[in-house]
Amino acid sequence: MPYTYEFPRPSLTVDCVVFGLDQQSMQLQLMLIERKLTPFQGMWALPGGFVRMEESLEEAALRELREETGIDKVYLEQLYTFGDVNRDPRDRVVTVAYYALVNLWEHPIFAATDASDAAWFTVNQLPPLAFDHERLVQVALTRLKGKVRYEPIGFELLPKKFTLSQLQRLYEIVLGQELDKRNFRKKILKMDLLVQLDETQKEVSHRAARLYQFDEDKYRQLKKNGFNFEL
Amino acid sequence: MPYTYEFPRPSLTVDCVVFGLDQQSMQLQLMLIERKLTPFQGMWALPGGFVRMEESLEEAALRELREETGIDKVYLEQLYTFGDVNRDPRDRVVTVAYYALVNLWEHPIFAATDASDAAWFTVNQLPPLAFDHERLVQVALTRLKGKVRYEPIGFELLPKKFTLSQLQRLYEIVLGQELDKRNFRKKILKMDLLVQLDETQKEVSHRAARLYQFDEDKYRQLKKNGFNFEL
DNA sequence: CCAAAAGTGTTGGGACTACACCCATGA
DNA sequence: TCATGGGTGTAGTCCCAACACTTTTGG
Repeated sequence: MPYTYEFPRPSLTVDCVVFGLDQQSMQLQLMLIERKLTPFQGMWALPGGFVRMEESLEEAALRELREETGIDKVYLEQLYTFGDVNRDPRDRVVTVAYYALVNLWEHPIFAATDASDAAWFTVNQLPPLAFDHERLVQVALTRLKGKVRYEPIGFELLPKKFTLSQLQRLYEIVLGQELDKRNFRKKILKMDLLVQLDETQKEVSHRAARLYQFDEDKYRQLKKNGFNFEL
Repeated sequence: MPYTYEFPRPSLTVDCVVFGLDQQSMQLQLMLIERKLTPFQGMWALPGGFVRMEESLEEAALRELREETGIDKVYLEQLYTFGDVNRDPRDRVVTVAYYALVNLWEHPIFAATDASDAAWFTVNQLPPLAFDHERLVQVALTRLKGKVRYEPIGFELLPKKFTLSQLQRLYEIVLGQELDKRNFRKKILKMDLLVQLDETQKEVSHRAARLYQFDEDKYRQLKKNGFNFEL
């Protein structure tokens, strides 16, 4: 082994910024874990942990998510790698951050998990966080805002069948601005990526809305031919 | 030190995908280093190396660039972190990739550097690369193509004073499509981010073009007020 | 019948595309 | 005077923003 491989090595972790959308309040939620160990014992932190030698970074992120929150099949994407020298007070720790989008309708809050120390928080009412995790959350929010406009990832936060109003509210929340109902509908329907279902909403005390589904196959097809999703 | 900090640690490196624009051919160029050590001895690779305990990731990338290529003040941005288990045949090595944009007019090829094993290659005539560096280059190209449309980073590849034709050719090269001269000029000038200088091109055997400069301050100003650069 | 959200079209203005010719300069 | 790129305007089309009322349903 040449000399170069013998440099001292920083620790390597993954952290996950997990977003969900609350059905009642239609507010963005963030999954946090209460720390049991020092440093920052008792504080809230992002789910995450050390990368093992035999797993890729993405595998590590998925494993930590499963172990710490019970969350299993979600949209997961690498966000950014944070490596400032003093981000951990005790040792040099570099963390590869991922962000995940969870459908809270089909994975209800506190789904089968033994992690009783995991909880959802509204993103603009977060407790103080351990390490530089507030920064990771900020970066993730910025990325989400940017990406949601030109990739159809918003659907990951909704149930498979959703109403146009739900979709619109999602965009309003993530982008932080109101949208015109008629223009929104025209634009999104013209893309021809939503299939209208023969079902309607149930158990609402007003006119029931039509349900739609996102057509992923069609999107992949169109994308290949140079189509760009853009809201 | 708790148990968790004692996990075995992957090695951590940074690699830099350095793009430049050749003045003559107006072609995208990539900076490569010939490897002196195993593995992949004698092959070409991206400049990069191990992250030291006392430097941040970005500092490591800048240091490696300086040491291996003599390149100093450049646009540098984190690209992606590659951590597949077997990307290095001998050990687990995770690399944080950065990409850099270099102004080849003011940093001419082979500027003051002792790295005689560094060279520029045209991006679509690259030699076989060590490790998974071909993949890193692909990812960087995709990112550059995407980013150049909605952030004014293309200017990093040009001299401070440039002609509109140079700017247009740059976009044509990066985006891989021809653009209409009149429409391009209208659009870019309407943004009001270029200041027209009282100078013209020199030493050309045809009508000399006006020179322009990108107004960074104005861009920052406009961006704060919600303006979006978009070509 | 009331409350609450669903659903639906038109119009004016601005932006984008496509397109062709004259100009200035140096060789 | 020729070759080379520099520089300019218009017309048609499409997209976008702004805007208000009727419909359906359950309570």
